[in-house]
Amino acid sequence: MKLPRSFYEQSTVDVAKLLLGKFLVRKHPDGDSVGRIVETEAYIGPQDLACHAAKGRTKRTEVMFGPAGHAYVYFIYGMYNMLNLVTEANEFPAAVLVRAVEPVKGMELMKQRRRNDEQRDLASGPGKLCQAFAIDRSLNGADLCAKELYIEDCGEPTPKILSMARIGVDYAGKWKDKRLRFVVRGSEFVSKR
DNA sequence: CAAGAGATCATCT
DNA sequence: GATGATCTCTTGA
Repeated sequence: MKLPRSFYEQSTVDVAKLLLGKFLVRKHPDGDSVGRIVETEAYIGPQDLACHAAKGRTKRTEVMFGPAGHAYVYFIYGMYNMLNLVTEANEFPAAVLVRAVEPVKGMELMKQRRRNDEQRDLASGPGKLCQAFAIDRSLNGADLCAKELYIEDCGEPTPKILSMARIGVDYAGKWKDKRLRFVVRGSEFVSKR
């Protein structure tokens, strides 16, 4: 069953945790891709110095200020896209970064796009994931309650969760050490293995 | 195996 | 003009 908008309207930390064990579905003319989410990070509002919205409302962060249940996709380091799911109330800028999935379906296509045959390296990181799933800025603002990109609940109970500090946010002062990164305990498919 | 650098460009100052 | 919610490859022990 496809997750409804109300799922994304919960607190960002709850959404980040509840996403673990859910399935990311990407419909594409070349074929569909599905992955089981094993790693997420929460970025919570204007106070969170690691959150892009802490720098204010701009053209880039606009989507985060909008209603929950939309994709926030941005381009970084000159070559990578990052996939986020907008959470919480309209006008409150928050999102969950989807950092890694366990490939479930469409592996051949992922291997092609990634130019890598290692199952574990197909989507074990936010940049790799977007490459494997052909996610780029054309999906920025996409409605997760529509057809091309959404999350599916297959009835799997939420797995055992490990929480730790977020990656790559050393500049975020007191926010850099907050344990807002969540991974499925024991998964082979998380980043920074 | 760990550490470091280079790639490469949209966004904001 | 600087920098970043990363990845890959090279280097050296």
